[in-house]
Amino acid sequence: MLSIWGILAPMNAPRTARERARAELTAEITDAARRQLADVGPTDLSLRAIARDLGMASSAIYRYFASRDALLTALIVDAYDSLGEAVEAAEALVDRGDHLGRWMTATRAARAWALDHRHEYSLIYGSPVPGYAAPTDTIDPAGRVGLVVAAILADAAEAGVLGMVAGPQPVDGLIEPGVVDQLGADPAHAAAGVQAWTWLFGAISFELFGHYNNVVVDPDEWFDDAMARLAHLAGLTA
Amino acid sequence: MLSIWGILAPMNAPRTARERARAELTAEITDAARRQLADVGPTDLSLRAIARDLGMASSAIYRYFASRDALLTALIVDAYDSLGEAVEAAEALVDRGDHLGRWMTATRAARAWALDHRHEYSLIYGSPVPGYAAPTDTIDPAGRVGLVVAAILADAAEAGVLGMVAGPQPVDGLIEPGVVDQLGADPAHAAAGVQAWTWLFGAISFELFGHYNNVVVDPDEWFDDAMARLAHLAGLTA
DNA sequence: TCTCGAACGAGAGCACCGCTCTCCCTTTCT
DNA sequence: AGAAAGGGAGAGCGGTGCTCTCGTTCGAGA
Repeated sequence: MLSIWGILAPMNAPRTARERARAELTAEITDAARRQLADVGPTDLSLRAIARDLGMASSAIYRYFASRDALLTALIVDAYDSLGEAVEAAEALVDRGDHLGRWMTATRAARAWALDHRHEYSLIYGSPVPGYAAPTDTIDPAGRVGLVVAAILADAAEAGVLGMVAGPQPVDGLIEPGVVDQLGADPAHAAAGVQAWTWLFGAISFELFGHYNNVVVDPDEWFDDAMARLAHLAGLTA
Repeated sequence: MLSIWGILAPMNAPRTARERARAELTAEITDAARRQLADVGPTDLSLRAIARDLGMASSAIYRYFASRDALLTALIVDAYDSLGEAVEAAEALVDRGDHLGRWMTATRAARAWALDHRHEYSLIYGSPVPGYAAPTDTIDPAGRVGLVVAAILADAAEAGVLGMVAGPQPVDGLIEPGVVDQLGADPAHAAAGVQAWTWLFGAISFELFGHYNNVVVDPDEWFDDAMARLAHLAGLTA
């Protein structure tokens, strides 16, 4: 039943001119915001400047976003998606059996994305924006990088190449059961995975926010070295 | 030569009434700022509100701080010192020979301080404030927690109870030589120490900024467990 | 096809912000 | 005592997020 009607007006897509214009303008606003975010940082992001950039009245923006925070939230979701996509795309190119290689590639991709999108990164992994009360919209996209890590660990476990967690074994019940399921591994490896995930973004944040100044010599080398050791911690050796 | 003159006007202290008043007012301003910071977050910290709180004209603040960023920088230094002091004080109470205990106590103190001073924490470990270009004043106080970690590792090394770094050995030259010296250990343990330090604040940030929501069951337990495993990574087992 | 309501853009305006400048008084130094 | 520096208050500038009102335009139902 793929009628011409269906093609001209596909389901779940804007049908009227007004709806199409609305969708386009919404995208244009977020685009302009992202563009502005490239050189000013979340705090200085100005609704009026975005409006000027688009040649419209600042009040008109409020037809599309209830507030500056709402716009920021949209950008946060986009940023999570952009980061997730970058990591997924890079990791997908690696031989499925090379679990350590997949881990290194995924983490390098995350760091590279962060360095290329500093302000977007600090939007999602810096301090939360003032009034922002972690809307549920962000929960899903936030998990994408975690899911990649999960898949790598799960595949390694299935292949039987997941070694013991290094050091004292994590006690059970630390990680939410649902997350453990997603990780497809035992609780100990789930904990190690979350620990690795924490360190990944901790290290990126430290580098981006300047805490490694006068401490780390070569950030590239440091990151790779630490990531390899971290993989070992999680039992990922091949 | 401790003359009455010297007692009335000790060296390096405000001598005139004007200088004393200046020092007091400067402190009052930072106090008011810190008070405001307790419930609004760095971005919303308002110079005018501070002035209102102190019953003075907003323009008068500029006699004491060149700009809002300058005030923020002062708060950053204070926050680093406050955190450093809290960690040092807690760690000092532990038996010097109990290196693992010192590590656990120090890291727990850091987390406790962060939970008690959320906005001050995000001021120093969240995304850098907009125009802020990490003034050199902040370098020294920022290292205090690192120095505590350093001392623990160095003492353990001296006592001969510092085990091997877990997993693949870090390559040399990752960490600035000066920092390695401070850590009083070999480059491998220095790298592991920096890695542990990174994870410490990465985990605190993740908890504070909400990234552990729906992932970690009990943050207290999680923190302790991970910290113990991390100590093992750095070779700290006793 | 016409009509009426919803969507929309523009503009003025409010309260707030950081910051500057000027004016005037007080304190300190010479 | 006089000059110079320090410090407070107030007005004001350009900016912000956000609201409200007022026309216009679009689109769906009669």
